[in-house]
Amino acid sequence: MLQDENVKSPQECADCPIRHRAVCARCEADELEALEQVKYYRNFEAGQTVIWSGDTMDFVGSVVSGIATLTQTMEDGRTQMVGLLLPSDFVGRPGREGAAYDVVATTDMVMCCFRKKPFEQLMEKTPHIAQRLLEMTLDELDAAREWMLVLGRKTAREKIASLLTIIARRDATLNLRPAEGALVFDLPLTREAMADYLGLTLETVSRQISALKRDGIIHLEGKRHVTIPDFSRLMEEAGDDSDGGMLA
Amino acid sequence: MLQDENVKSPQECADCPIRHRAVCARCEADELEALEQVKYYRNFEAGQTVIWSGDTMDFVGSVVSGIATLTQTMEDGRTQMVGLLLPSDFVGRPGREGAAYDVVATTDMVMCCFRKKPFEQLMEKTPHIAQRLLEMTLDELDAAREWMLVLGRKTAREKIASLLTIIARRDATLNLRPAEGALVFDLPLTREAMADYLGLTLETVSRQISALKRDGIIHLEGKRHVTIPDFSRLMEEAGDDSDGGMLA
DNA sequence: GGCCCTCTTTGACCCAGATCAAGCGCGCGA
DNA sequence: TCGCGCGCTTGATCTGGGTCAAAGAGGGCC
Repeated sequence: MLQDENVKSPQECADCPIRHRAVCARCEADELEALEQVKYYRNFEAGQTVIWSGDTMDFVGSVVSGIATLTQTMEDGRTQMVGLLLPSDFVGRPGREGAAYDVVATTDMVMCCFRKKPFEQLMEKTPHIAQRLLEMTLDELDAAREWMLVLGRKTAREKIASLLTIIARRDATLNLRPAEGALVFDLPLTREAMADYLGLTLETVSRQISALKRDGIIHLEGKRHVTIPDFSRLMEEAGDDSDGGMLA
Repeated sequence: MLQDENVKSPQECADCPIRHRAVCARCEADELEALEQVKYYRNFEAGQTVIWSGDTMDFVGSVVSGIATLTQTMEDGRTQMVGLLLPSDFVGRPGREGAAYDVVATTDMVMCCFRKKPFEQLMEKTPHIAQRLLEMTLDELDAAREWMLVLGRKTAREKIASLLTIIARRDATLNLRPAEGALVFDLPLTREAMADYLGLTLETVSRQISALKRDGIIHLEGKRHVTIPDFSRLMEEAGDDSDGGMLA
């Protein structure tokens, strides 16, 4: 397995692409200064494991670019993805020793890491960090609960449509485009990873994607490049409330 | 439908049964004082709805006694429970207008409510509250993610065993008994509510409970009174990691 | 250019859990 | 005391998605 390389920051916080969305979003200049003291960047390659569940973590941090997944595995190998980490998402839990889940980079990824101890101390003194972290955690809790509905009650077709909906929305927000009408994006996940997210098998994922394609809900170029001609039709397929579908 | 009655506090915070576990757990005497200014108690009867999803909430609060559920419903009626609120659990989200889920009391229940606006202001000034809320939210996020594994990957039998495990543990902590060896408790949920939690039908819940009974994993007196002769056997059935199974 | 490896698609068949349908039993109100 | 209703159990049957199997489709490396 390749060793990741700790590289010096290629940039200042000031022109960081996730400056206004990550844990540091509310920080003032002096608070950022303090964070910079304990921060460093790490690069991961697609497929590389960031942390194994149970390992002790000596850092927390934010995804700067790329995508990672949070997964849980049972002894017999059944696995369930419990989170999808996109740029600005936070990794790790202040106040906890070990990692609770496996974190794996699914694309090349850059993380902005903070040494855990000093970060925790900083949090005590800097309400702006704790406030933002609370806000982000509440959002993640909402996302997790929405996902519980998907896992518990939706059909395979609805599950796929729900996942596409989420990826399309996140992609749109990231690129500051409205999530409506026609959308184009690349799937950041393999069929197997989608299956792990959705509580399905990869065969079922493949079949349902083919079905959605056949029905004209989506178009595919290659395996990964998706075009959604009509986003509201996709949302109907997802069984979501048929409102405007605005994002948080 | 019966109207709930707003009653004056039957007790001081000082001798509140959830004093050391709720949002107020870390508060000093003077901070408690401030909280008391904006707090009031509400009683709910079994079956009564606390809030409907989408309703505007003018309060947040803690469950003092009794049990409530958090559920999400699709237009066609499919419902998924996304949270089980036991004593000391927090209801509502600071900074959000409307409720995101239906909250229903499944037993008679007492809530300690805080008027939302003043509570939010208090949170700004009182890091102890925000800190504790962050901690509780992180715990809930962990619980939600553990539940995602249950919903996505476990069999019906494992799901039932998992639910019993959780209820038994929570009951044990609440009553300050260790979760090991033989355990006795009452199910706080109907078969239908269990089905909604587990992403199953009530028939399947009933059948699997009968099966666990037949196999001697559990004993039943009446429909609700459960005895677990050997907790570790139940945990095996749940497919959980077979460690000591300590609680958070 | 050819080979191999990983990701994906598609087909055939099977089974866990859903659905449909009876019936039981306990508690409550008349 | 009766009977009604709700929560629960159990049986019979159906089906969506899992399992097993085979083969296409890139893409990178020699």
